[in-house]
This record gives sequence, structure tokens and C-alpha cells, in this order.
Amino acid sequence: MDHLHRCQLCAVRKLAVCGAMSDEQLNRLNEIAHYKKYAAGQTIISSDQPVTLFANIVSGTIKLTKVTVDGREQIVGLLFASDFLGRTFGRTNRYFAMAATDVELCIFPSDAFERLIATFPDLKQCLFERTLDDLDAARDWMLLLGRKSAAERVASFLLLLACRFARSPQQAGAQFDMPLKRADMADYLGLTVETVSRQMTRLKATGIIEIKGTRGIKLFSMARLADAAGQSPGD
Amino acid sequence: MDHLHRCQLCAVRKLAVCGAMSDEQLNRLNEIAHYKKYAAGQTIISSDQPVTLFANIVSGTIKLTKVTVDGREQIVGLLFASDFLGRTFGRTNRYFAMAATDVELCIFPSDAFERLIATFPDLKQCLFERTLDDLDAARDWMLLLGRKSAAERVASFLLLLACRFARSPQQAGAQFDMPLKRADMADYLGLTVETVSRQMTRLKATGIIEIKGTRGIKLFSMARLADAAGQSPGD
DNA sequence: CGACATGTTGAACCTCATCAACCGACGTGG
DNA sequence: CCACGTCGGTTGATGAGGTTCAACATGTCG
Repeated sequence: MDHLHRCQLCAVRKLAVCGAMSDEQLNRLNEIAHYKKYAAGQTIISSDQPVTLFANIVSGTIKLTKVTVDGREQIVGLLFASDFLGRTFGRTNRYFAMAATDVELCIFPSDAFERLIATFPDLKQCLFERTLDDLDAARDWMLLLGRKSAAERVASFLLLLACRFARSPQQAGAQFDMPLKRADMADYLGLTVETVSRQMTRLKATGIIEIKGTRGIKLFSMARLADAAGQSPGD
Repeated sequence: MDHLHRCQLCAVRKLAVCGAMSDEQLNRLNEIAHYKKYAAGQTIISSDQPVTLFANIVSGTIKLTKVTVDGREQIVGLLFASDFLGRTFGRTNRYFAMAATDVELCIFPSDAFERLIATFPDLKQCLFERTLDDLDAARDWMLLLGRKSAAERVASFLLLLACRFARSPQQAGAQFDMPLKRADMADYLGLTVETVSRQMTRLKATGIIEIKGTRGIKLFSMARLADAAGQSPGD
């Protein structure tokens, strides 16, 4: 009861996988859960290590990365509040997960959680649909990495964040905080810090965005940004 | 019975999603299935159209592609015999599916198939795990598209095909038929036909592969190819 | 055989990576 | 309190890798 109470106060209760569960199911899930905080930069899971952890992201931003043998890095996924972290039905992790900002997680031990998946079809269904969405997102990103120019990549990324974060997504004047530093942006976009920086100032110069400090982003025109991103406005 | 008989003769019976199903379940699936052939180049499903079709690939190679507004193309997935085609739990397609070679499909109408998914948890589980594998593969490819050189990309692709096709995957001397033409290779690797062609001749010149005709590929050293691909041999 | 698609090779160009210098913010220790 | 180092970010100069454009070779199918 006390535990369940925590869930009812949870910031991401409705949006996370928990949203698909009844009170009784939620209680079971809650029994195995615990909160944990990670400082920006900390490693949460490591590639080629056994899967030990599943988690809901309560707050913050997590980057999933892969590295080549000689150390080149690519971000293959970003997770925000209410997203789910962890590779179900896999033995070893295929990527690193690191806190891109300070992060708060609601963690489930892997063995207990996999038993719950087997018990509650709704939970499994929810995870399935999220995986399908992740796959769609990954494929969208493949188009960006394979075929888009540096300018288009940066614009696409800002558009992505705007759609996820801005209070009024369709409006001009939307603003948000950039959760990544330039180096992480570069690793996500398949570019270098220098080009990212240059493209950002270029977007500022053309009057499509305004940059406040280094993290504050204000969009003057969603349509022009979508145009610069090389994609249709509705996408 | 006659129908079930067809399944028992099916080339991909064990490897496709059908492998997870009992005879009774298979019978139900079979009732709604029909075979269909597509010539190389034909479009099987179109982006932004409603989902109407799920299918097992009996033979041939299918490319999943995305296009920018101005026509640049990127292959975001390749499907081979025994793979599954179709976006479950989605309203509209997010990509095009086209026959890269002549293709034979075992097609299920979407509505009937989704009812079967709801009925047979094993089937759903199987599709879930395939989706997770697809996601892993997509993310591997993001590393390639974002961070690898042209030489590494081509080598990685040959390695991928070798692992999937060659009779004795671990052996040197493995050989297979390239299922894609140069233009498709380019669209998969985020390059142009010209660079693909140059890198292929370069691999031939360094004695890592032999090219017979335009489609026949023979690998002299799996280890050297993995090295050229910029990844550890076991990957 | 001829026509068209597919593949190769060459030369010029351009985008982006690389290398380097610089700036501001922040934190730490003398 | 200021000197110092570190980290994140910006800007400039240079060059390499890959695209683009073009010509040519090869293959395939009627």
C-alpha cells in the first residue's frame, strides 16, 4: 500500500509502461522496484555484459551508444522521461547506456521483471509496441545518417526535440532545453562537434532559431525548421 | 489437410515464424495464407499506405526503403528467405518494400493475421523477438552509417551476407551470390554506386575477395574481411 | 544484333573532418 | 582572492574522402 502510493505520485505513471497495468499488477511490479539516481556521465549498462536491469526513466536523458574497435562512437538511441530501458529476451547488452544528464530511474531486477512479463500479457504487449516504435525511430535515423547533409541533420534533431518537449508543438515560438552537449549531438548525428557548432550558428544566423546560453533553444518557425530538416512538416 | 501438406513441404517451415507453431495453429494460419510471386523491382508495400499485408518470405530478397522529399533513398532493412514482412500493430506503413530479386511470398491478410496474433501467444512472442532482433540490426547499421568509412561499410556488408548465406560461415573460401545490384548496395550503405564499385575492386585488388561475374562473391579470408570491416571477428 | 540496364573508371569539385587556437564558465587549491 | 587547469563551446585554415559528372565497358534480353 505504501509502495503503491509511491506509484500514484509518480511523475511518469500514466506515460510509462505502468500506464497499461491495473492496480493489482502495478502492486506486483512495485514490489520489485527501487529508485536510483545517476549523475550525468555515469554508465548505467555496458555493452557485452549480461542483462541485469530494466527500468523506467523518471527524469533525465539517457544515451544508448555503440563504439567501433578504434573508439569512434555513435549514439543509437535516446531515452527520455517515461521511456523504458532494457533489452527484453536478450542475454547480453548490445550497447552502452549512459546518463546524458542527471537521471532518475525506477529499476526492476531483470529476472523478477521477466517473470512479470510472462504473467501479464498487457505488459508484454506494451513493451512490444514500444519496441516497434523504437524500430521505426531507428529506421528514420538511418535515413538521416545515410542520406542527409549536416545542416539537415541538425535541423532534424531540433525538430525531434521540439516535438517531444515543447509545450505547444505546432506553434512557432516553442522553446526547450537542449539535453545534450555538442559532443553528444555530434555522436547522435554522425558528425563532429565542430560541424554541429557551425550548423547551430548557421541556423541562428538565418533566423530559424535563437540560442540562449548554450542549452536554451527557441524556435521561430516550425515550418522553416522542418524545411531545413528536409522533411515534410507533418513528420 | 491438403493445405497443411503445403506447409510441411515449405522451404522455410522451420525457420519462419511458423516454426513456433503447433500443427493445429499452423492449420489456422494456413487457411488464410496464399502464395504470390513478385518480379525484381516490383513494389510490395508503399510508405504512408494502410497496412494490408503480412508475409513470410519463401525465397528472394526484399529491400525496405525510405526516401527524402527530394528523392534520396536509403535502405533501412533487408529481408531474406524465412524473414517476416509487415508492421504489426501499426496503421500505416513507414517504408516501402520492394523486391530486390525475384521473390516468393506466403501472404496473410492483415486483419485475419492480427486476430491470430491475439489468439496464439507463441506467435506473438516469436514476432516480438524478431522485432527485437531487427532493432539490434538497425542499431548496428546506425553505427555503420554514422561512423564507418566507405571501405569499412562495403566490407561490413559482405561480412553480413557471408554470415547469413555461406554454407560454412566460419571458413575461408566461403562464397555466395550478391543479392543486390550496386545501386541497392549504395542505398543500403549510404554511399553512391561509384564508391561502392571502387571499394569492391579495391577489396578484390587486396586479395580479400574474388568477384565472379558481377554477382558471384568468394571470400579468401573471413578474418581479413572482418578486419577491413572495422569490427571484431565474432561480431 | 541492337538497345538498354548495369557496372567500371577517370577527373573535378565540395562537404565535412581534422588540427589548432581561442573564449568563457567553473571549480580547486595556494 | 586570484592563478590555474579543465571542460564545453566557437571559429578559422587546411586537406582528405566521397560525390558528382562524364565517358566507357560489359552484360542481358528482346
